[in-house]
Amino acid sequence: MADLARSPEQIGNAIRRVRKKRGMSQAELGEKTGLRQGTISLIEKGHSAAKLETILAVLSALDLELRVNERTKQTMLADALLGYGKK
Amino acid sequence: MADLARSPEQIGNAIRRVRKKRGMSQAELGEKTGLRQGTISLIEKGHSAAKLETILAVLSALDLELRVNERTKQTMLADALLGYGKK
DNA sequence: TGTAAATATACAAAATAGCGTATAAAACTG
DNA sequence: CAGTTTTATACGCTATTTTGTATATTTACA
Repeated sequence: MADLARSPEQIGNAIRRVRKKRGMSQAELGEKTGLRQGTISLIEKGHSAAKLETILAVLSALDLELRVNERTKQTMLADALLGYGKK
Repeated sequence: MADLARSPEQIGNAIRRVRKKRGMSQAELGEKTGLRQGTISLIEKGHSAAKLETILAVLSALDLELRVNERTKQTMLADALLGYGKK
């Protein structure tokens, strides 16, 4: 939870993880959002140029949401401890 | 901080708020991100369903980041108390 | 209030996302 | 390991975003 989303890849990973947790296929998620299965596939793979709107629709269908955070020392420390930013 | 970003408008508002806090003009932010002043304007107004890439570039230039959260009862209660979701 | 800075907007051109349809490739599963 | 489900990918097409350039409009402030 509370995945860092600093790149399309990270967002895609978060989406895929939660979709599976919900036991949903890409086709089902597409149905729910009005997107094609192929589009969901692209997004999960980190399609960099996806439209914001599209991403938000997918997140919403999975009961997810975005938050805008400042990168403070605290959050950066927390990320390090949680292993974010690792290659 | 930690603004909810459920729509392009909300993201735009967060961006504008922080840009001003940083004492930056739209032109300066555009310079930093390789986007036009006019594009920054559109993003902040939430009019454009901008590309994810573009949003991430702007956020990064402002030392902001996104997090993907599940909408739990807790977060929904917190939002209500903080006045999110009001018309 | 007058002027400079900042922001909103316009228009044609260029780039590209998502669609529809379809299929190939991969992952499950009995 | 054959059959099925799921996921990745392709192509032409249309819609829409971003660009470049330019100019209104608004805001700030001396």
